[in-house]
Amino acid sequence: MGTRERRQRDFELREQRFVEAGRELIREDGLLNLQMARVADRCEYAVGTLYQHFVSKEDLLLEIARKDIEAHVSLFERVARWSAPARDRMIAMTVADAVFFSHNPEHFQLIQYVFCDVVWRSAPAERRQQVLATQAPISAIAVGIVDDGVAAGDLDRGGLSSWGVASASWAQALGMLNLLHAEGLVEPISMVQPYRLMCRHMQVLLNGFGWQPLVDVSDDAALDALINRIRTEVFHDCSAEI
Amino acid sequence: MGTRERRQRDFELREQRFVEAGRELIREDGLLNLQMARVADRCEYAVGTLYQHFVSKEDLLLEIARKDIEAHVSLFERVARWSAPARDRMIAMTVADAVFFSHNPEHFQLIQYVFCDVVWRSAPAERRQQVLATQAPISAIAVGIVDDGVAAGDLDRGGLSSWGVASASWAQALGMLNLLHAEGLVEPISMVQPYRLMCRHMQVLLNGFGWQPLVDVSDDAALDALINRIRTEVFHDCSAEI
DNA sequence: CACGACATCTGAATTAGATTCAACAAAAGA
DNA sequence: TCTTTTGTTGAATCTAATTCAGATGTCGTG
Repeated sequence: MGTRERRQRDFELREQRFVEAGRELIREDGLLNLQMARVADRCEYAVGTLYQHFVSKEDLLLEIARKDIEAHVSLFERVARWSAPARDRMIAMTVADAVFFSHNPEHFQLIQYVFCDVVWRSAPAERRQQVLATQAPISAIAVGIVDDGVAAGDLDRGGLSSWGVASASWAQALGMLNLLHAEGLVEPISMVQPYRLMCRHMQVLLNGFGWQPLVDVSDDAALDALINRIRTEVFHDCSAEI
Repeated sequence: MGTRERRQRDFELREQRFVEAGRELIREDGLLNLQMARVADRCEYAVGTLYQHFVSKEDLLLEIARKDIEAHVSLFERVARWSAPARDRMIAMTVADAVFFSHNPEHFQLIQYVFCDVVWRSAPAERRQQVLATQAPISAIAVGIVDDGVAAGDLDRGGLSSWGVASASWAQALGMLNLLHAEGLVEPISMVQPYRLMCRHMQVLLNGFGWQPLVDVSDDAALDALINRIRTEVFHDCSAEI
């Protein structure tokens, strides 16, 4: 009597369908114009059914974001598995961001929106917890890379925890993404190859930590070579320019 | 016949009153619960009158944020006027953030919200322009400090524009603020003295740029001494712990 | 001072869209 | 087949932003 199981499976399938439809509608009409009724319509279900899955619009948005984050995390996991010096893997984290965000232009906007205090707090605690759990590997991976650097004798944390070091890199990337996406804050001209600039800044930061071997950040060719190597070795199947 | 002028003055006064009331209500009930009707009520005007000043809720929010930004910018202007080595002024920018955000806990939340694409785009273009104009000095000041560092022979931009260097610092600070305010992303324990950590990270970054004289970032006492000197010399009248 | 023209203010009515829930339908069990 | 349980529906409700027709005030003029 696998009835219960089948039901459960159908339910989950439908949920995925809703999430997918939500994502489509965001792509088509923008996050601003997303309406619960339209999501239900597109899936040929009544609004009430949609509300069986998500207690509110914020709940749905968080779930859409969570799925995106899963994909994002999977890129970081490639980096974690990449056998290369820790310092290079740290740069590869930045390249992962670049690959991910150029693939999903809407994602940043969504992430930015759902992590706003106002929106975040109006989502149910359980979903928030799930999002955080989905995110968790990111900081674990970053901390792991820092630990590897220390273990290899390339990095001296100088009294800081590994998290302290990792947080600086995370902040650097996150902040740059914010600047990039803030329309009008920055003249577009200054931002040719923004993701390349992110990588360069990351090299500067790692140099600042004294992470060996130090890199000549003004050597454009070396940076491009590293980025290309990462794209080939780690993200060969994710087409994306930087 | 200064009637027209008096009218104009009254109008502006009332606008300020609305902005003030909005800010009060956000402090009392949170951004989430801000209602246009309440803002009008508190000022003893009808809703329609409020809409004479602001074409939408987003318009009002942007104006509240803009006022906050003005105050924030004035802190940066103190830094710009401070006669100290450029490198110290760069750290003072971070301290300015610390002073500002510990004074105005709600401010970050508001800024974060209004700069979300979704909200930003639904505000009228003119107000957006005003916000950007109010912000503009921040990047001008940062770029100026970088230029000073270069002029003093302490910094080699290595082929990057001054903006390129300044953007890294801005991103570092902005990213850290984002991490800090993202509830649950980071265990609170790791974040004792978060603004102190921000300053330290900034020193690491500046070291990475080879900004002379290099600083021993593991020297806690030196960092505290610098922060205290900045608080005394630049922000003596802004009480705030870091 | 009275009057009309014009500006400003008012808040009830409108609107948009999220959310609910009473009624209906399908499936399971007896 | 009838009953109960479970799931689905979409019209009705609700909230809060926004509008706008009318009320009120101000000014200049005869």
